[in-house]
Amino acid sequence: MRWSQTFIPTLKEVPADAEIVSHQLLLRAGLVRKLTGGLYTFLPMGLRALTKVANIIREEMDRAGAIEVSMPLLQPVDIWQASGRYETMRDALYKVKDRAQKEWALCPTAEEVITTLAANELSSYKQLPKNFYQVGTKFRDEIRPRFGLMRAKEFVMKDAYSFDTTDEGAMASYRKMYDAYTRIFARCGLRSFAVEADTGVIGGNHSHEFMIPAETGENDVVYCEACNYAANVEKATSALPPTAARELGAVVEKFATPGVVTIEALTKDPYKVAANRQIKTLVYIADSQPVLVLLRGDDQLNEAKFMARTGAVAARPATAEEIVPLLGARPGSLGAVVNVPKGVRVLADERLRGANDMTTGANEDGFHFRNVSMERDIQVTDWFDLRTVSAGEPCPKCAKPLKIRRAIEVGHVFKLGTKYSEKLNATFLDEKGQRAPAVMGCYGIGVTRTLQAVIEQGNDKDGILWPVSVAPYQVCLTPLVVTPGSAPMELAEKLHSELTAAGLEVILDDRDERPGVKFKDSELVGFPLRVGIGEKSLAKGEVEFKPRGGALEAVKVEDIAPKVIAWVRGELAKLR
RNA sequence: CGGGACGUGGCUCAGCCUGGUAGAGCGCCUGGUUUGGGACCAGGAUGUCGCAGGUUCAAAUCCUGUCGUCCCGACCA
Repeated sequence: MRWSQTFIPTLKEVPADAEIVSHQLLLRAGLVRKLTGGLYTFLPMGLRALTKVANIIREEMDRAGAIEVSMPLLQPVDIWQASGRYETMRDALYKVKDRAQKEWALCPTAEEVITTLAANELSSYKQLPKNFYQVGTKFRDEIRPRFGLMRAKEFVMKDAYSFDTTDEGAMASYRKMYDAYTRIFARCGLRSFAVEADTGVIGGNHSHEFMIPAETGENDVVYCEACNYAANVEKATSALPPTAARELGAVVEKFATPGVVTIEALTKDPYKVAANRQIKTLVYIADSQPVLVLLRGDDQLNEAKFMARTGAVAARPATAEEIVPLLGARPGSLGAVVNVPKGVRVLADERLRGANDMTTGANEDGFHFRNVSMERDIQVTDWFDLRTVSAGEPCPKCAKPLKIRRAIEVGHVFKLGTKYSEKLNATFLDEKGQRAPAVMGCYGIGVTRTLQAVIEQGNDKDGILWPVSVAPYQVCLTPLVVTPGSAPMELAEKLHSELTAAGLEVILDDRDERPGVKFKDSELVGFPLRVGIGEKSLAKGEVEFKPRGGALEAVKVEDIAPKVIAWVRGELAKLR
């Protein structure tokens, strides 16, 4: 390919819209252009890199025994109603109406479609297991599109769905995908790691997310360097002991705390109640029902855990206007000792189990209770792990201190069980002629997000540092004189056909630009290898061999082609 | 949706506070000089200052509304 023939609109300045490096480079290197928030046009270089990622995924999915299909992007809403996700996906689901005012959904993911297919086509254990995958556009009505391709309204996803006859079979399918994912990200040149994850609205009971460590990531990951425990904060636990029991005061005692509405204020004079001796009482509205949540004063509620434990579809903190008629006091004086209306669930965090000598709100503005015992004085409906883990707490597996870091989620594997197969009738007949729902798994990779993660992880002050496996072109030939018939141009053209014939992907910068411009552009776009051909070095029978991010090397003209070929193949081999 | 910031040529921004009818750099076009790290000189094109109201003799500038973008939070590949 000739540079002048393709389209690589590079930008010298950082676009005002882009905050994080990968987003800036996506724009500056001419890989994509924004149509509007969350919607991007892929330009030739971006498309090539994206296709490379997609093809690596295809190869590994195929290797793992999955089979590629392509499902409709426009889906009937009735299957969404049948699965129950028409409700749970809610606003994230794009809906469109046709001329008859009938409603359709734009595919955000395809469990419903594939399960419908399975229901119709997979009827015998002899046909299982099967794992279907596709690579294609997905739509989500994101509340806030962000960071370029990282969180877009429309994005490319690889989604796969496995159907097994047994739970063990499903676990094996899961494991295969887990291993395939590990290979996929390694081949994309990414340092990735898997973490235990919350399953969210997709459902299921076993799940890992694949993470790329990056400060700009949207996830907090808790991990242990000693034993490899790693989990999304939404899921992470720690081995902190429950609150120590103390000698219990005689009875619950009410005391005045005028103006005290925070845990912090109660720790100060004249009260001096340590935060870890307070019970924090939160009121949430979960699926329209008020729920009290009790945590230790120094703990934070983990909303993901709250959602998971309660099975709520939607939850939010209650407003003061909702709380006052419910408990008789304003936030800051709430508690669960008295005045808890019948039927209102009281959820307590495990860390409060057995706690006594605690202080909590009296459900009366300006008053608190002391000498409170969880067991004796509070009617707890359910005990759950609801707190958010912080760095330094003991690892749940080996008790060494946990760490927390930010990361980008690029893939997610779920064991779904029979949630969808039951609702959408994806059953099969087993060896004994018994009908049973298929045991499913689903597996996603954000292809566009992975592409951006590659850039986020591989860049320097000059531009992108592509791994050869993902680079839009592997080699950039840079003749410094482009006059037809000139020695540099002739050699560049000869090398172009020679390298291309050897299966390499080569771009020839035939633009009549000054050397500085061509060098800067090739580094910005990030081609892994540049071969510089100038008249001076050519006079000595040499050309320049310059790996991106590496040192420049003078190479004899007759040696350059084999050297380039060997280099590219060598780099590629490292990523297998 | 809540909180914050910002909308001025293709891009990055100044001008706004203190109203007087729009500027710079980059990019683009023409000619010339250059030619190993984002060249130089000369000339040129490109703006209903996001949009709609209002105040005023006069609005990019002040006021109101609205739309859009970006950042923080809820959502997720």
